[in-house]
Amino acid sequence: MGQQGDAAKAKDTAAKDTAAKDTGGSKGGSKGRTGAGGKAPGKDTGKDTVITPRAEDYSQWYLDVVRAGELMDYAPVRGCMVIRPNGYGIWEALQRDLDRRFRETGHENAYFPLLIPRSFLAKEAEHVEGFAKECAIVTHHRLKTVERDGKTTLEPDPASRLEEEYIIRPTSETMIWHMYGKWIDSWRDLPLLLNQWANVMRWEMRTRPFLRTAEFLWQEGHTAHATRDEAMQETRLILDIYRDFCEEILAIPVVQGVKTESERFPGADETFCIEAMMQNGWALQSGTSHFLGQNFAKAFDVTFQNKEGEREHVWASSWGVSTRLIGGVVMTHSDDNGLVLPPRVAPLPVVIVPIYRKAHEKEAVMVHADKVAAVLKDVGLRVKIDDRENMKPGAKYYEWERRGVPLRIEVGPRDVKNDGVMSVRRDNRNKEPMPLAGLAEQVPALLDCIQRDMLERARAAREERTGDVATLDELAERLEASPGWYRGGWDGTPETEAKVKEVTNATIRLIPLEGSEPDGRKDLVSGKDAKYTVVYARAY
RNA sequence: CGGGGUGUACCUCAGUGGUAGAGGGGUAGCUUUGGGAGCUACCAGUCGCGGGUUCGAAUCCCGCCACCCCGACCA
Repeated sequence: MGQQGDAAKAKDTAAKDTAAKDTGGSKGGSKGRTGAGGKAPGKDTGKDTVITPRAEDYSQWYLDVVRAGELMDYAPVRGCMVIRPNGYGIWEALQRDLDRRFRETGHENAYFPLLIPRSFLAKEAEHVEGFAKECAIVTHHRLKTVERDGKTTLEPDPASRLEEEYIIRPTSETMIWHMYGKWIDSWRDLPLLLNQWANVMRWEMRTRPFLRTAEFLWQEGHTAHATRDEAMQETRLILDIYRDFCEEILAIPVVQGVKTESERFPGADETFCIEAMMQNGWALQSGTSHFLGQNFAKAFDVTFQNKEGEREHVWASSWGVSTRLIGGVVMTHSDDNGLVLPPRVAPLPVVIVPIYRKAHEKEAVMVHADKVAAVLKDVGLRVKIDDRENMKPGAKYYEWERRGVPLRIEVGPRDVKNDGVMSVRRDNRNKEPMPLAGLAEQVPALLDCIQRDMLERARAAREERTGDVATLDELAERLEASPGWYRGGWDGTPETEAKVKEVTNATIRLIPLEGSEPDGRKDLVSGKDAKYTVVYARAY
């Protein structure tokens, strides 16, 4: 009941699980462990969630890891989650770094309203098509209490019905282009390079923590330019920023490419993307950068006067990454013991666990631990000493592992005597002693090493699951035997693209920026000469 | 929207018509502390909601609701 909360109780009736009964009989407790099978996970502290091994059930593993790592909890609102401090800390770290990159390339932050007049969304034909089905709508601005069956409830006050409803933004192009129309008049007003950090809402049919939630956090950049080339350059610049960011900060290797028309953002002329491979071989679209052409400028009639005194429609880009990246981090690096975070986005990169038996040991150990913490804080690291009295060290190890802390430092009587510490890496569990004297250099170096190793490990895992196929049958077989990314020929028609999807459930993830030459390949379906080499894979 | 499931304590669940349970958790105390500590006591539930059947319903019947998982659609 964690998540059904009050809404459920509001009214109605009830009874027994009719539906459950009808279909019943089927394997009662076959799974027999937490959450598997179909029991709705509720709120828990994360302290006692059993983590299903990846090999047993990958998507259950993912759900277990995000909860055991205390990244999120289910909210009492359909498809929505609470991002807990350990998860929000990742978002903040990621935000800090990306924001710096945006500023360094000339962008500024701004904020636009959550609510968008309904008519705005209708102005760009493809855009409406793309988003209309998943919008939440605000229809009233006031509630009133009413008596119903002897109970007092709240209902929208009919008198407060809005003349024009508002849409809760699924993305802000329309609002932003409305405003750009007011701000852009001359070539001197261009380029206009804005970004906003915001929440958006898309009423998705099926949600998954971080990967797809009804409400999510993201940044959306919206730029306006005088020429096509400039707008395209901007689109590509951002794509490079996204790639570098994912690889350097999240330790997620990505491939850059272009989406096919069927996967293109509604309203874009071209959608560029970065795709990452998760440990189960599926692809995760991790960021998109759209070349919008003049579509929104035309829909909102945004023109400028060029140096020759003529009026032209402006050229545009938009781009974004979301809290989905957190799901990508989890699925790329974590293991059967729980979360594994790259040091650069870990809310807590280092935890110190003191170990002692007697009172006099405790005193010496705590003094030592404080010394260690001071050294690390001095070099700019966030550190925590886990001085909880009621837990034994083993229990603390267990907990910090599940929370993904990259480096654990153990400090016990032996370490006091040796004037050193024991360090234990989360990513590979390597344990090594370190002298106190060298900590200021060794710990940051070790964290960098972990960061690099995680990226390389992820890259190696991706390469291992990447291959080439020549026919549809071969693709289907290979995907069945070993889910992954398969390069193959595509003749460029929507028909063969759709056929592949129908047969294999895999889609064209992208036409890679590098290596999309047909190279003599044939289309998997039609057998005609390929126009491109593309990457086929199952995707989230 | 199709298919499959689940709603009982903070969590995971057991409970086929007769006093509401277990394990974990939390609180307090004592003993512990180099990989999930032990003992004692305590805390904790309108059994998702509304009806019905019955002397009696968590349990049987009817009607709902919510959530989770798998698809289709999307970041």
